Amino acid sequence: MNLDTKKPSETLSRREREKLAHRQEILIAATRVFAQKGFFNATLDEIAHEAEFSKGALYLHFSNKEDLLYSIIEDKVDKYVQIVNKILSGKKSFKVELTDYYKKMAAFSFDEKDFFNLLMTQHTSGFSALSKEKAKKLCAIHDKVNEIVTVRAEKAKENGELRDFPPAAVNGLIHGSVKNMMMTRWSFETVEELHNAVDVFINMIFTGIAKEREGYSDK
Amino acid sequence: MNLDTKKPSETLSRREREKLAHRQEILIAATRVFAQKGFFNATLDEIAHEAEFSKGALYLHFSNKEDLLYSIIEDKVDKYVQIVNKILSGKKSFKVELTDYYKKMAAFSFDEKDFFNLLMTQHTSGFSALSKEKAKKLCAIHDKVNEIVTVRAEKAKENGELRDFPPAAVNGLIHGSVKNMMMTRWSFETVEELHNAVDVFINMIFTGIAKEREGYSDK
Amino acid sequence: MNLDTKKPSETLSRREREKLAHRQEILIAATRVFAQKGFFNATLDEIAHEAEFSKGALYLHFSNKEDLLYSIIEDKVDKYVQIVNKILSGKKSFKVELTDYYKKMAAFSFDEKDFFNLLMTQHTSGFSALSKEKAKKLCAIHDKVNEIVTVRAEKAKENGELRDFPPAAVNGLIHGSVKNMMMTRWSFETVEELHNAVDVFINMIFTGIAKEREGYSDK
Amino acid sequence: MNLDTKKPSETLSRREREKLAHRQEILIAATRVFAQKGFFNATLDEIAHEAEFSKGALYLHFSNKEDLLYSIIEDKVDKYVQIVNKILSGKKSFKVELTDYYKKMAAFSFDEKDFFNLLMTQHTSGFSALSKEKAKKLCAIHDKVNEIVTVRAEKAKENGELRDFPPAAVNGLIHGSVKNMMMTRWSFETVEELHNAVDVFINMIFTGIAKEREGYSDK
DNA sequence: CATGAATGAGGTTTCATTCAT
DNA sequence: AATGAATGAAACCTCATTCAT
Repeated sequence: MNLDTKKPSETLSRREREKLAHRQEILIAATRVFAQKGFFNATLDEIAHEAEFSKGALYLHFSNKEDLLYSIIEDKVDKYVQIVNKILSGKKSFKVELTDYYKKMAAFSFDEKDFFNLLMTQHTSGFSALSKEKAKKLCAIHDKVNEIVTVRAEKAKENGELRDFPPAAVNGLIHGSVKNMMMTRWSFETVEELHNAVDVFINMIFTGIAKEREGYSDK
Repeated sequence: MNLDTKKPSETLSRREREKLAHRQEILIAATRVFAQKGFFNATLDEIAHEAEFSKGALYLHFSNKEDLLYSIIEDKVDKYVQIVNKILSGKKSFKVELTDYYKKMAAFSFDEKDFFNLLMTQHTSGFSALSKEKAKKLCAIHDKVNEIVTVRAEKAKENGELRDFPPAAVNGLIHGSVKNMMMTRWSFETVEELHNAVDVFINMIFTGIAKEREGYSDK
Repeated sequence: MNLDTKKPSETLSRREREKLAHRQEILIAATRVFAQKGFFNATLDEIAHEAEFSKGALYLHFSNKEDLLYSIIEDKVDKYVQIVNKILSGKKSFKVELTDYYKKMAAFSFDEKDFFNLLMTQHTSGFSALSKEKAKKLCAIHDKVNEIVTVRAEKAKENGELRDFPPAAVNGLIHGSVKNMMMTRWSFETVEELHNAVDVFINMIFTGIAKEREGYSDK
Repeated sequence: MNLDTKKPSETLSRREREKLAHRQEILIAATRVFAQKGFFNATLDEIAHEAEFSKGALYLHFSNKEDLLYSIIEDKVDKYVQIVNKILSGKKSFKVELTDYYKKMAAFSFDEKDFFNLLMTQHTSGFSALSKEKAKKLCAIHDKVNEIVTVRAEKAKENGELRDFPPAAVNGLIHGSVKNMMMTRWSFETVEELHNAVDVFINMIFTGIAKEREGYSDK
């Protein structure tokens, strides 16, 4: 019987484990500084100080300032695509899944403010801090979320849950409002308040804001 | 009888008229460069070259790089607040006025791509390129639009045009989708296509995306 | 009989007279600005504004910034050399003439503060604002005053008015104290107070500061 | 028993010692360049080149050009105030101490020509290169010397060593001549010649330049 | 692995001087 | 003669990146 049952990820030496930990500390510090000052106003001096490492140490983990920003975003965005994918799996009704999606994003926007501020500003500016190649990669990940939502909406339409609206419009409605929610948190102070608001919001977009459902035509 | 009936604004000397024209040329060039490269990646060398003036000439009109950005945005945003104000005057139904609003913004996003890319990226990053004082001023102008929309929506609710939803949510819906529309143009190539899509979109948010208006309760 | 009895200096046309007047206005303005800010911190914009002319106009009278400074100093220093020369003519006793010299300088330091501040600062820094050639010229004028004083002191020694001290020392005593007086005005508020102090001062350097004239030896 | 008896000042690491040494090298280079060209004509390029460092290295030790000038002067002037204070301690006669003072300043003006040229030119122009706050600080140090001399002279008067002359006048005599001596070195080539001249000079101001001590009145 | 002094390219800003009007 | 917009050289300063220790 093999006593060495450790998986590769468990066979990290102390050295390697420490190195990974340091990398994480730097990423967290950099996220905070980037979020507060913006990529261009942030200096490596400040990030190093915040991370309690020397400036030189940053270069042991990241090849340059750009790579630091890229690493911050890539690491997390990947995870979140998976989360979204799981939530919008099609096992429940579209309305329920969409509600879950909004709520997850709401929680996220409270839990990781720094990261989200950073992600939003960088995405809006087209990742102008990054080389074209890296910017494209990140945009691709971002687009993935749009695709997941769109595909799920198509399916809901086929299931008879949704009326027949152009996908760009539906996606624009959802995407725009999620982004808006995450950035402003609709002026709420706590995630619970925001959660409650989500239920109302979902109701709103599903049933419409108009008093009378005039002009409704089920083509 | 005084023959000199010219108003002051008409008595600009050729010198003054030229100076104003040159100021405009610089603003246009700067808008283009800022939009393409972002504020921090743009250099005054490039702006000067684009404007076909020397670098020093920029300082005859603007006190520094920051002032250049601020001037670009302030000039136009002011005008647009007035336009929005006029459109959402309350003389027509909310639905009609909101449609006009979306269409005007759609047209705007096509006519002045450079400016809007710039405005959006800068606003998302909280105008981090500007001093706190100036950033606040611009945010205040921006908030004005939100206020106008919110107030108009309240009125519509009182008129019985809208159901009773929280203002933050309604505003989030409208604001988020307008912003999304202006930035992505919903993947349309021409303003006409976008115009047509707006009608569908308005219908969507007024009557809801759900097939059945289940869960509808007229509190 | 020749009716045109005007001397050359009187035959200036209105044009020429005006030009000279303008030149003087510029010189006065420049003196004030240079004195307040120093040569390097002063800008031609500021001088032009102070003189109520355009920047370009400065170049109608002076070939460049340096020439402006040079003209200011040369014009006046020349006159003052002549005044010193006249005062220390040797017609009266050395003590009386030296007293007159100090008093004239005292009056000067009150009447033309701007100019003297400028002259002193520029001279101390070796006219570092000027080209070597011009700096030499001005230093030569300046040295002229030292020479006049030294020569006059020699004569006084021969006349039996002064004891036998090295000329460099005597000149150092006089020159140093005159300069000090002109720059600090010995903390007096009015020229009259300073005049009175001069009498005491002259008495001091002629009879010595020591209580007992010990160590006196009339070599 | 603690073997580590080193005082903190002795425990500088090699890094720290080198940093201080480099700071000194830069100060020396800057002093030379400033003295030769004047503050405004000197460029950081030139100072960096003279110091054999890069331009950026200057900013590791000094926050800007102004700080460089300020540091040069502050460092030394402080020391010299202490030296003057010690020399004019009142333990010997005023005449002997004043002679020592002049000789020390004479030696100083030969040993540190660069620094003194710099100090004199900058002081005369009211440290116009510095911010008001820093200029005031330096002037305060400078005034301290005047105060020390004046106080010592008062004491000498009370001791019966000096006759009764206004302090401003006595100080003007001493201060003016010391400054003049330090700047011109009375045209001497070596410090020894200047030393000898000081004895004569002291004799001159103590016993007066007049052949006859007429007008002497021991009030 | 960790440090932080040193580098130097590149940016913003200033201002004496010119010149078309 | 007078203007002031335009120029462009040159200055100061920043900071990502390197490298000897």
